[in-house]
Amino acid sequence: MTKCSEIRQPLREELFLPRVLHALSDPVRMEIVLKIARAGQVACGAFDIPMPKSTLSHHFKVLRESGVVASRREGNELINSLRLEDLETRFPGVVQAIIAAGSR
Amino acid sequence: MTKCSEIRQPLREELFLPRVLHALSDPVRMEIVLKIARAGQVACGAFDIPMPKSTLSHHFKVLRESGVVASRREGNELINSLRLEDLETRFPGVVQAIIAAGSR
DNA sequence: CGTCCAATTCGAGTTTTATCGAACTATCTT
DNA sequence: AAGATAGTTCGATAAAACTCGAATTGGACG
Repeated sequence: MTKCSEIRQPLREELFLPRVLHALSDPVRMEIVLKIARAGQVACGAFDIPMPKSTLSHHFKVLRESGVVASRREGNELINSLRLEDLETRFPGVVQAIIAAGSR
Repeated sequence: MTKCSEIRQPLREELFLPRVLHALSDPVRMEIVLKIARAGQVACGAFDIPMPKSTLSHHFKVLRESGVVASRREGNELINSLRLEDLETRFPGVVQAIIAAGSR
């Protein structure tokens, strides 16, 4: 039965700037975020980062719990996207500027 | 005579975005940065943060080493300022947006 | 059902970070 | 030179974070 996953992600009002910045302060996670930003939607498995899946999963967890990334199940993979609307509403310009700077 | 201090601070080209974000990901340091942003120049002693001086000093060190803050000696106190020019040059909009969001 | 596939969870090991008090350095003042 | 003030450095401790392999969950499909 498709029980909708309990991927806990903070509500928009719960977003906390230091937590978001911490999530983005790791180079691996920054790379993940940049790839999602470029592609729009990326499954967890689509990152060719030389690293065990458990470690990658940890980084996705941090990104999710900080509210940077939203993940939804589709078949048997997780599709990740950036929560740009929520982030821009709460912290206008911050994530956009970071992505732009990181992409240079 | 004011001997030029040996406070090591990274050159503009050495600024590293994840390091900057990490520096800003601590609530205490964020508070420090916001106060400097408001006042322009603030001595280390001017922060009424209920915390030992050694701990505060640690946070200033992190801010300095990440390149967020510049400190110069003036008499027997250290005056702190934000390295906005360098930061904006390397990471346009990032720190500005963070300060604006943090000030809300 | 059994198997494959995607991703998470668990447990452990290592590293980094935050915090604090005590001792120290540098500068100014008298 | 002595004392006061502003910050830093040191050493220790505790909490948090990153990494990894092994075991596990959830869904798709024959």
